[in-house]
Amino acid sequence: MPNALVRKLEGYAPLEVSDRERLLNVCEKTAVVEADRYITRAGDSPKDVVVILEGLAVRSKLLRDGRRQILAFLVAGDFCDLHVAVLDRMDHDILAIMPCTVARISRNAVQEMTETRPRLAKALWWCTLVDEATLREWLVNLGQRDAEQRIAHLFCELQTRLQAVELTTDGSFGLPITQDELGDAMGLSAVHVNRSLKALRDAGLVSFRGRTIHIPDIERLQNFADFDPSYLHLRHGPEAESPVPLLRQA
Amino acid sequence: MPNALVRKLEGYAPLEVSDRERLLNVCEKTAVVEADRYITRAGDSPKDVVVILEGLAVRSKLLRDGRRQILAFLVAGDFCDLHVAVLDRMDHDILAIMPCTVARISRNAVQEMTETRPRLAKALWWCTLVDEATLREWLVNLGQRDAEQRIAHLFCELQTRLQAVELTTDGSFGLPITQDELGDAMGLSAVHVNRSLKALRDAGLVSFRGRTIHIPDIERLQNFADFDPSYLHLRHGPEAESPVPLLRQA
DNA sequence: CGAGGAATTGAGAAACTTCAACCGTGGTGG
DNA sequence: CCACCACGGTTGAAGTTTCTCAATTCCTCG
Repeated sequence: MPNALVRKLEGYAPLEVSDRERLLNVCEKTAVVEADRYITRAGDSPKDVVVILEGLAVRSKLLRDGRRQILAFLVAGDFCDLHVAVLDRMDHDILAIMPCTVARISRNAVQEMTETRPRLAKALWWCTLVDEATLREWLVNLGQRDAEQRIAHLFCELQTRLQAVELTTDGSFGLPITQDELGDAMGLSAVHVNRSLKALRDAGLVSFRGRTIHIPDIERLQNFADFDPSYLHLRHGPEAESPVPLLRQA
Repeated sequence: MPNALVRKLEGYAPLEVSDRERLLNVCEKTAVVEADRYITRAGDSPKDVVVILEGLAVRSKLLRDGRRQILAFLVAGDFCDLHVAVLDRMDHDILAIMPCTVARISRNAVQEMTETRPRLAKALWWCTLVDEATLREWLVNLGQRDAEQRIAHLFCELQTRLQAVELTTDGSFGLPITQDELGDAMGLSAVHVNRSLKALRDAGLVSFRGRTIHIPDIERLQNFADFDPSYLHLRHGPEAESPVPLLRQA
């Protein structure tokens, strides 16, 4: 199975064969983190850069009173902390939601790659900037959209990102999270998440089989959620780069 | 008047004299952007990197239905788009809220600075990462806090950031924005912003004189808002007892 | 089969929005 | 110099969204 990181980076720009080999080489030594284990904690000063090769993790921040906000879902191919090389310490946690296969890349290796391989350097920059753009889009999501649109938007994002690393089949992908976790990501209570999911289901916008999500008509869901994939800056438009029609219905 | 960018970067790590001179040099050619004018538009591929030297601007994203989310307030010393060098085009707008003095630094100059001046390079990285950390904190803010805490948290952040560039006097700083704009930043309606401000005022947590904000007891407000300045990664704790050479006026 | 976690549902309360009216102020033109 | 206008702030009232609490069902796993 080809490496998710390679697939992701090639979704941004073509790599040279030697770049690809270097990446595979650097991802060779892997480890597995069990579900519900922290990959990194706030306050850590991680020595290595961690990449998720398989599984699902979240970036999250805990408040003093115990509430938490999930800031991002990390899927295969995603870096946990590419940046923190520069800052002193992590200001948030990385938590495995399901068992994750991760590779730890030493900072030296990262530095060597970025200094000697301009394409790779650019691709890594891309990752950082897409992470930031995604954060902005989440802010729009929490600030401006109601619960149903919010969740729909997340599903659109995940569908697009997982498709980029070839982890979707048809309009389906696995998302083994609880409604509680979904609530922590969307700034909603679990109960309200539940009701909103029901509404989305009843509207025929999404369906669930076990813990996999099926989107019967992606364009319709994107339209409902006002989802515009351009913030993910993928090279191949996910598919429909047609100008999307306006607004949503009830 | 010493350059806000220099002050800000020195809030992260000490610079060498020649670094400071280079920065001042590169900020020499300034321009003024009037209030309510865009500095950059979504879709642009700006050639230069823009720094705000004076004034107030916002990073914002417009939805198709006309609503908008303000993603960040940009104050003196802040970069508008340090990053976008790498990506193809802006995915959001930068809008001057009050008249802004800006410097446009060519990408070449940025590149030259980062390649030949490690301290400067690190300081610029720092800016990018703090921007990202701030975005994360905003996400927590919108996702987890109610209106009053949310606004209080923003005031704490601005107080801290403005203090870092010596733009506060006592617990006061100017913030010439409308309640409507504040609502767009906080994901709230202008009416609710108004009521929340009233509540904060009645609680004695903040007061307003014209368009300047006064925080009588910063620690109390921080406590109310659950504000922890560490995400801003300032070198000296925001509390001002550090040995900073004080050189400034109004 | 039983236990525990997760999903679902109902009901009442709280937070927030919308609409609409009104106030205050600063700027402009007569 | 004043009348008026426009815009932003303020307030009330009613409606909607979301939350909390609590009970119940469903599912998975041991």
